[in-house]
Amino acid sequence: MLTLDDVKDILRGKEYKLTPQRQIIMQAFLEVADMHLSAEDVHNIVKQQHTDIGLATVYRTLDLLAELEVLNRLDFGDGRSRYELNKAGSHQHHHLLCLRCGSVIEFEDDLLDELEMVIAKKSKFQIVDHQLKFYGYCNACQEQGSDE
Amino acid sequence: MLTLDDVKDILRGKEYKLTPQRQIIMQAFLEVADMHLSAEDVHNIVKQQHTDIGLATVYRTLDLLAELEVLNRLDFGDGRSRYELNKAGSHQHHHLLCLRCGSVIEFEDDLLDELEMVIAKKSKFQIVDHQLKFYGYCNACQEQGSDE
DNA sequence: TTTCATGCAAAGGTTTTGCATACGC
DNA sequence: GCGTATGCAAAACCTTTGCATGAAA
Repeated sequence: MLTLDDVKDILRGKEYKLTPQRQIIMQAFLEVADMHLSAEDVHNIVKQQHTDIGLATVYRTLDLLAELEVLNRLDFGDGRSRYELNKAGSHQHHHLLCLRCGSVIEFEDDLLDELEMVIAKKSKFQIVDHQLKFYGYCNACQEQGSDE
Repeated sequence: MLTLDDVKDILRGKEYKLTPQRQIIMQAFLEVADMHLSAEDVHNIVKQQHTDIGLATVYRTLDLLAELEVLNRLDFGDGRSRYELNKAGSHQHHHLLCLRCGSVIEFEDDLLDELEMVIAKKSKFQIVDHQLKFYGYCNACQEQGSDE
């Protein structure tokens, strides 16, 4: 599991400066590990500790951390980027998006490895990453019926 | 394969009007069937036949045609929506996005059906759609080596 | 003639950028 | 002290919306 010290080492190793803003932003992700935070979400969280942090700094930091593969950039199709911790060593996971309540459920899975190999062979495409989203109805929303 | 007449019937059947703008936009997709067009792409194409067509009309028509499932709305992560013909009856396909040259390759596949069933069973999520993108390097870019 | 669609321009929302200042190293 | 990072505001970008006009049915 990734710690704040790991991130500090990563930043130092690449000659990036370890600013309080970067630390606080990183902490936000470590404390709400399972969330999918937008830039605005992050800004709202970190403003509590560092009142005058700029939204632009949040955007720049999220870009940087995604570049360093500390965070994953996600796109749930709601017009803004979202970010999650890139838990090194964990299994790959996909996202189930409920079309009714908007909840996002994570689903652990390795079955895509097989599909990647099939594609690589058939299409000669060298795959380095993928993103898979399922749209449907979560358990709770199915039970509520289709009205309302 | 979908024709312009099919689309006309679909529009009439739902009490939508068959305007020249809607026809011309639809024609653009029928003539460049394998492309993934953004709203601006479509606007540039249709302006040639109908010089004063507004960009807002293009957006509204693309929304409508996606709603009617005549088009699929795609998101390649480049900050704009893209659209393709929804070829009824064809196999589902996914997109391979080259990280170097930006080309988009389509890949036909049924293997995801199995994965959907596994997920439905494990998570009790009722899946109605999915989107799968692979990022990597296309054959041509692999051959060019990793420099430049 | 009634209703819906269009074009234009303005507004909306997210993200990026320019620049002077501040700060990590 | 040097060079990068920050905050602020403005700009950029895609998309949506309001409204008067125009056209389909």
